[in-house]
Amino acid sequence: MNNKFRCNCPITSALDLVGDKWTLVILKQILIEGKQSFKDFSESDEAIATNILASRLKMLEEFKILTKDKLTNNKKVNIYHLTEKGIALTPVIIELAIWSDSNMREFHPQMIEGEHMTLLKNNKEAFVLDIQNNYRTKINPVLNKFQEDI
Amino acid sequence: MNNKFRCNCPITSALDLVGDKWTLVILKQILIEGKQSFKDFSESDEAIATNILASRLKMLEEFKILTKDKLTNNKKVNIYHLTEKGIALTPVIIELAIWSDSNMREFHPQMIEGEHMTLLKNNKEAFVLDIQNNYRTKINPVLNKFQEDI
DNA sequence: TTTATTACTTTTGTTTTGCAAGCAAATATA
DNA sequence: TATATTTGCTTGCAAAACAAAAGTAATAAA
Repeated sequence: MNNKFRCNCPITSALDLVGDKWTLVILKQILIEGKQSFKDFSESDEAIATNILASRLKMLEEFKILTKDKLTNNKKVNIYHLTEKGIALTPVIIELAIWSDSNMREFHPQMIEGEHMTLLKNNKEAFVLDIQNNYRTKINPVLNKFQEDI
Repeated sequence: MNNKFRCNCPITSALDLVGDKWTLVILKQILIEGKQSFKDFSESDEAIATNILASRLKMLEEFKILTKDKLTNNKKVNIYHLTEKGIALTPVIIELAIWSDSNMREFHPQMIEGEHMTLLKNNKEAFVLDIQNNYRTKINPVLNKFQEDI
């Protein structure tokens, strides 16, 4: 955690934390795909290796971007939740999606066509707030709901 | 350039290109700090190694995010310019700046205080357009202006 | 015409990543 | 209750990426 920062530029400093192939992918999985547990992440399309996953989750916890919680009636599964710091990265993730959709199809034709993309591009701000509120209202009940289900 | 993409998710695919410590730093230097030549980049605060710089510039050229130009009366200096694909990454870069400014000061107190930050946060869209138009109007004259200067 | 600058490439470590396997604790199943 | 499976990791090792330094070739400046 020490000496993590190259210089005093905010942009560069953000990249000192999330500037790698995996960190924002994990956050996307939590925020958009509803993944929560170590197993969820390790079974993703992107197929992250478990050692890298473990090290990223640890780093994200240290920087308070997410928390590791346990359910009261399950001592096995760890549930990873975004903090507000983590939720605040939503605009970055959405802008990456928009950029890809408009600029990379040329090099990656199989990339999925988001039906919501046009809508998204015309209502960025609203879309971001929607995802964020959705996530927030989802994670509080989750602890209770999960407990009922099991 | 082949097999660069892990899966068909636009977010993950964007990170396959720009998901590393250096790529977005270089684009920031071009877009915001007015850097243009190999030397400009290599002399930055971030102190990128020249071999990595060369490989990133090559990759960015291959994916048409920037172009490498020469001035008519200088065969030595290469000028790197963003294409529209590159300029379209401005929102990503700005969102990273905003996120850092609001969420990382706790871990990196020396990070510079942008005077424009409050303004920026209240006028994201306008700020982004401003940076982009500024850059566009700047690079066309640059080829002529540079030539006059030398 | 000598010296300096620019844009790299090459070389030599070091660090990070990726893959496979292993392992312990908790839980589910027979 | 005994055994199998699941979950969340860790470990070991090879491969790739990165970093620091030095070297090179072309051009430009003095």
